[in-house]
Amino acid sequence: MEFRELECFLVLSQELHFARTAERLYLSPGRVSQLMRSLETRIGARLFNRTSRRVRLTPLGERFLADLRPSYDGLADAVSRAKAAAREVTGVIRVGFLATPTDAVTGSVRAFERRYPGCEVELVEIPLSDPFGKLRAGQVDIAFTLLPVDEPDLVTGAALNRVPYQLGVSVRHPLAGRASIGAEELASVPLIGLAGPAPRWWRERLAPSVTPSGRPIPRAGMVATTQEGLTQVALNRGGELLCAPTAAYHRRPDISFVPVTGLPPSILGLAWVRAAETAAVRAFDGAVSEVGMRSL
Amino acid sequence: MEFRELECFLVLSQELHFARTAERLYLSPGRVSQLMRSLETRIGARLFNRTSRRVRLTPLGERFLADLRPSYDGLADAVSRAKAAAREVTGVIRVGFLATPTDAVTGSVRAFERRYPGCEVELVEIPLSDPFGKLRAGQVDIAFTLLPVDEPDLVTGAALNRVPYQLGVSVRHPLAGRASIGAEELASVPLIGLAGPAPRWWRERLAPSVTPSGRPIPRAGMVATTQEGLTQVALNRGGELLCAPTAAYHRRPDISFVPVTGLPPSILGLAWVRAAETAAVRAFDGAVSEVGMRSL
DNA sequence: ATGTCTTACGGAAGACGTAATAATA
DNA sequence: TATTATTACGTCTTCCGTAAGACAT
Repeated sequence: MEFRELECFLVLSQELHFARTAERLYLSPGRVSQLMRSLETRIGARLFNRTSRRVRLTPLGERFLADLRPSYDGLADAVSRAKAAAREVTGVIRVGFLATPTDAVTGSVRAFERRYPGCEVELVEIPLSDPFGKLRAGQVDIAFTLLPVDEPDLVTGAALNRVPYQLGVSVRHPLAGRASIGAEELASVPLIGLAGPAPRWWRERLAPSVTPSGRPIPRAGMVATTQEGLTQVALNRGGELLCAPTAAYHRRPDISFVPVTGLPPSILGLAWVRAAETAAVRAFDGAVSEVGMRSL
Repeated sequence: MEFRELECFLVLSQELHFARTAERLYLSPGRVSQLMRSLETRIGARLFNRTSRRVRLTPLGERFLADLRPSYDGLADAVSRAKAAAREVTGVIRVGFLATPTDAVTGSVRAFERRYPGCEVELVEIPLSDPFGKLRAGQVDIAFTLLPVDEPDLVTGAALNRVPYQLGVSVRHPLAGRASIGAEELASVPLIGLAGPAPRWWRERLAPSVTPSGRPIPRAGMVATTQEGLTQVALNRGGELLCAPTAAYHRRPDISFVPVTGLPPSILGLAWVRAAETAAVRAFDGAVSEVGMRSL
């Protein structure tokens, strides 16, 4: 059963003219002739009575046409419907957020839900220590993360904000009262390290081991989550770098957050697995992108 | 819409295993992977969630499958039905006979009708002067003729008999009383010629212009049909060669038929247009062939 | 470590166009 | 004679297998 032949048969049975059929199918008349010959051989009988002047369906051709047409249309429709469904944004989209549901996150989700009422958002927390695991495991469809991300199997999308870092320290720490500190001063504060399967560059970005100019920063233990880290901070075991909105979210009396100058800003954005990109993922990125445009 | 991809999708959605799918389709697993990737790109979304250990349909894949299956089966069935119909022997077959409906012809038709009661035979006379015109014009589906026939667009089938020629002459002709005559003696009898669109070799076979050894045979006028020829014979304008059964059929008091020795026998057989071969034509040839086998 | 899906690459089948040919009205 | 279907032949796409790679269990 050769599809091209069937397609050609259906067109020729409408046109009853090889040249016009060829035109409609973007073929040469000779090719149409070949295809019909081939189909007739396959079927085992003539489907058209043709001279160089007239083309007519044989009785068998008539029956075959009537038999074939509905199924052919059904097939084409099934493919069209699947394409449409693939473009459709419905069902549930599972969105990962990085440790802390800041306003940027909740605002993005609200914007998406307003724009696509047919699609429900399921928010899933992603630990700092493993920012891409749930993406790759298919447990979330798209995730908020810190840009840039350079993993070959991931794509990054909209960037939502560019915000400064703050250093969380115990209120009893000498820096607790400062209005701000420079990045180079981090060399004097042991930072809480990040454990887990996150790639090296990710761990280095959240808890750098050197200042921008290269001075080593001491390390104070390893934690897997923001809450664990803050607990260590409250116990005055070290400092922890958080972006400003996250710091604001976690404000508490026993911790003081001091703005840090001289560090590249923290960029919140979206990432997803390239091979698992769906219409909903594209739509979420698109909706978030629009919000980001306005807020930047 | 690529057919191979759809076919592969349907099999893979049953097997949920690339290697087994490849086996069923006589393909390599790699090719199956390519095809599915291509289909998913075409649709715009994943149809299977797969790792190297597990293959499962996505929700979209499930819907696509349910949507596609009936139309695909319908298509396959339509082709099957057409193939079956092409093999079927029903309706009307138009059979041409050459000038004279001898017993070989009527016997063949009866044999075919007995064997294929669903197919009606319509007998059409074909003039000696144009043995292939009605075949080529599509006015008959198959025709009795004299073998061998060497026309590029025609096929020959069963040979029914091999019979000697007889020379029809007026009862007043000197040869009228003879028990038989040799082929060389034709040089002394003007033969009635054959007019019309028949090829040269055909006219030469029915009214040769030379004896087997090469002696010229005089010509006595031109006619288009057997009856016209016999009229000329009765008027003693010349002789006419007929095969024995035809001579017997046309026995009349004013004409004497004298067996001719030394000529290759007349062979009655079937011919049809190669491009217009149908199941009925094949069946007719087959049925006649069986009769011929018994009678030879 | 093994079974399974995916990717890269090269060879071969066949899809297609061009142009000459045959046939009809 | 003009129009149209068919055939022959060369080119080029793409189909497909092989084999190596990546990944999950």
